Amino acid sequence: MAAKQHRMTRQRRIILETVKGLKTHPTADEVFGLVRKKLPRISLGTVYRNLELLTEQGIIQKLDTAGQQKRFDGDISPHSHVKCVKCGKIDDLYFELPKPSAAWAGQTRFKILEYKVELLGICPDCQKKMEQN
Amino acid sequence: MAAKQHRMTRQRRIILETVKGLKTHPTADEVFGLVRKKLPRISLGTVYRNLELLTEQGIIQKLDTAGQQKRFDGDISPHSHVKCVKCGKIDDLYFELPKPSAAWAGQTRFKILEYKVELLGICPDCQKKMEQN
DNA sequence: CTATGTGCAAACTATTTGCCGTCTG
DNA sequence: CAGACGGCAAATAGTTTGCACATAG
Repeated sequence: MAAKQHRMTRQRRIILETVKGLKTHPTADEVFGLVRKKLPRISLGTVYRNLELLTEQGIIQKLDTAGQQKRFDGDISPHSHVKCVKCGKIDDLYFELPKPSAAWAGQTRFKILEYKVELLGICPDCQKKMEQN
Repeated sequence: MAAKQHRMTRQRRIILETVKGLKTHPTADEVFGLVRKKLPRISLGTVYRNLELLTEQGIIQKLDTAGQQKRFDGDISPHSHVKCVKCGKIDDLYFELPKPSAAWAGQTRFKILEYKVELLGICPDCQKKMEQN
């Protein structure tokens, strides 16, 4: 039952600093690209392993907003996200969540753990692209 | 600009009937398995192509609730979903969405198209499995 | 010291696509 | 009978993993 001992390796520290230092919501590949500037020999596998580990530890979060690539967020304070339906980019929204209603839970035999508001939209860049047509 | 002409092939019809006939939210692979009972020679590629096409036409919907496999839903009436965090299974919830607040949109330059409530939970089967430990 | 972590490459999973023969409208 | 479609297999994209060596504590 003893929690596994984790070491703060150079790779792990830099991955963490990188994700925490971003205002964006990078994919594993984007993190890889940035971290490689400081550690040219790091491997993509290491990035994946560490993003996963840091997520398990609750130090960063993995966004569950589908798409083909997963995105990560260094900001673990409670907030919601809007996702661009065109390019998948994500923006933050901070607001009080509407109260969950007991009526919701009554409809399902699932045990509800948490809920959040998911928004879909179009980011400024993609809006521009659309106007140009 | 002319919309492409789509044909109702046997494959497309059976895929559609299958998805519409289910109360579940099948993955492409599950649809493939079911359809193959009626059309043993159908290919997985065809299933993917048709699920995509039917989704574009708005006849079925593709669920955006992350995970590794995408799920489809023959029910296109407005409703929300709970996803099991253990096995990815999905259940339906029908309720009035809380009104979007103007304050939300003011925080982002994204143009908001739609929003929905996403719930996470544990399905009855997984609850059982957990009790057995 | 020693178990955890890394780099590398291969494996895997889900999905997409090119090609060419088939079939719908 | 033309163009949309399907079967097949190969290609792709994203992520995971086995292994042997490196290194944090």
